[in-house]
Amino acid sequence: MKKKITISDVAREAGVSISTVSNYLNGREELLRPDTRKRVERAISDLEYRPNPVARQLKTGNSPFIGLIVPSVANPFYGVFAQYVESAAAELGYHVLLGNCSRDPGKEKEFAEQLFNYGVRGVVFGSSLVDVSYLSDLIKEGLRLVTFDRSSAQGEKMAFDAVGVDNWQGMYIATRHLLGLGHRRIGFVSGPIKTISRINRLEGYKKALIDAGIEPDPDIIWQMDVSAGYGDSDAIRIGRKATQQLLASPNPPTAIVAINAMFAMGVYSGAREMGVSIPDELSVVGFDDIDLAEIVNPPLTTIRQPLADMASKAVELLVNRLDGKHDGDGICHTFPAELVVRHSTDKPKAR
Amino acid sequence: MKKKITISDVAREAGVSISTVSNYLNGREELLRPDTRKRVERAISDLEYRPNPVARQLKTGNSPFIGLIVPSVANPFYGVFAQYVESAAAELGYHVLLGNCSRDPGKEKEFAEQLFNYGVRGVVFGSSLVDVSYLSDLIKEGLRLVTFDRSSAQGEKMAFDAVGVDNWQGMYIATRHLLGLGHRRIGFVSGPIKTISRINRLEGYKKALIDAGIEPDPDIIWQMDVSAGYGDSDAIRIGRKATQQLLASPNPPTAIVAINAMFAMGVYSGAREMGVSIPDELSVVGFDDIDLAEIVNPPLTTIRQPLADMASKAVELLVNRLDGKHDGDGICHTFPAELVVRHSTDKPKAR
DNA sequence: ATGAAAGCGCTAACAG
DNA sequence: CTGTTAGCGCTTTCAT
Repeated sequence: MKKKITISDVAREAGVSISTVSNYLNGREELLRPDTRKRVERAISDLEYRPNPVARQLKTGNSPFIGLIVPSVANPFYGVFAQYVESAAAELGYHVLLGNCSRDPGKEKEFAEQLFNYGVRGVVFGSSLVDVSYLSDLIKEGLRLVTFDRSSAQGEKMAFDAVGVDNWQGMYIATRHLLGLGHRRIGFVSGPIKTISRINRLEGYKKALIDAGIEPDPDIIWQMDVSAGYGDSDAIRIGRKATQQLLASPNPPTAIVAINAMFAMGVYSGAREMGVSIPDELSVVGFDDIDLAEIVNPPLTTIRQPLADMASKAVELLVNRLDGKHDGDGICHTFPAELVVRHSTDKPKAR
Repeated sequence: MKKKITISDVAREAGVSISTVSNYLNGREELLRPDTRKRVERAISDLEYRPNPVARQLKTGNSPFIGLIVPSVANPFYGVFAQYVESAAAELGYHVLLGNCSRDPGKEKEFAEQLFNYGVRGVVFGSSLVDVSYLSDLIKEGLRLVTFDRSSAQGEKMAFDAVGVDNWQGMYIATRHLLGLGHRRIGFVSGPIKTISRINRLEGYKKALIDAGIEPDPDIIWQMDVSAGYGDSDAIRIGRKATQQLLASPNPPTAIVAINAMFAMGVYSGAREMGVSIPDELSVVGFDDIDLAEIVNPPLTTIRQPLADMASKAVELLVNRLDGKHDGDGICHTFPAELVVRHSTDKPKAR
């Protein structure tokens, strides 16, 4: 276990002073005479010197890390997102510190605090509760953040940037797709609608219905009652139950739009147990085009978000803030959603 | 943006010296007279003081982080694993730094180096290439590591611990299950068999066959040729292609065991395209009981690994090393695999 | 029981 | 161009 070598070892080896080495290290190479530089370079590589980032951070206050808060990487949607964020950050010289916070504001705050404490100045906030005011203290102290999948609320004055897909439009075209196929009775299946993105999705669905002259029927808009918790692992179970109830009702829907792909899987499961076949007897469309959507039987018609682009934009906005390149009001980037038609949707069967 | 408050602010506020506060902070409270302690406590909470972990680390060399290297959290298997590691680590007071390294030794080494550089002394190695010698330099310098899903190779002397499931036994019972159902011609579908875990799985499969008096037939042991790359995202595609070829062969298998759940999904997909139904015309069993296995149609019969237990054991072993509680040869913990029978396996259809 | 002082490894004025 | 120096915030002997 060889001793850690430091900047002064390098200086000694190269026969220069510490600050000369430091200058070299910090891109002020022009300051060095060519031969001095050569010597420094040789010393560094001979000694296999690696600057200690901890010492550097203590001195400068700059951290090479940004934080990323997601509900759970066990959910592949966020796993994929995390990966995109990671590579976007890497390109800009940052590492990402990942925190799974289960959409729990307490955990999120605690994690953000720890990060801040550790010198991290920026975090990508991949959850989407309506209210992020519980973070305002940290923002005041200098934490920069950008939210993902949380478009701004009405007239809200934001001190942070946001990226997101156009949830409203996504659900609108999803519903229109079903309408276009001839469906008139279209159910909606969701967990608790507590996030702005979900609110917008519901609105898009309703508007499409209304535009088609159909009055949204609360009886077939199924949203889990709040008490049941937030877990994504529950999504399938809830979706299944919702579907069974919907299908067993007096006037069942011929199609269902699900708040996301996991719920869509729940719908599949519920339909299967009720013996109704997709898409012959029930059409379903999901949201979030995760790999799973393509694999299942039948492959799921769904709304796709340009995740990779969204991730790089999020990181870009954040880093701009960190670099002081942008300091004004929050800017909000909305990406278009896209309908991917596969085999879970078809014309309603004549009865 | 209020100024960061430091230990000396607290000392001043409490009217004591810096070292007294430090003593308090580091659990040497017995050294403080009760009233002094009270004053320090008050000062800390009044000022909302939080020690700066960077400074602390610079001084002590101890990092509150451990690393976790996985192929990709976009793969839900590793996403779930990462989550378990995270909570196990949290319980022991560590945070985890996650790196997606795509099973690329170069990336893995680079990431490990960066971590080490940053003062991280331990990493959980959730990939499983046969050869980890490219990390031996770091180990020599003091990096501790524990591997996941990489049982030791023959007689290998390890300087690190390992946890893993009994891959051999898992595939053995999976194959026996099929055999017990009456299958005699059982195919094997896998990507490149470059990892110890995969080698063991293949061996378990072969042994079960041999024990049943069947000679393994290379014609139906399908493993992707090496040149095609490592991506997990390719698993489905490869599995699909393999299945199509297998099914189109002169003497097709009546059952397939897949190297993991993703490949099993590929098998599903291939079978569907060939119009052969599961389990009526083809039985399939997978490995890794990810959520997906339960969702798909039909639900997948598969081998389950006790992931949560494995994750905590991995962290425990690592932390013991870090704390110097264990310093001998590598110890290798193998967990039993369990067969979960669902609906993708059935008796072979009489022809 | 408490305090003074010496760094951990590095950066950034400032002087020369 | 290069070197001296004063910290960043904290821990840890070593005195007192």
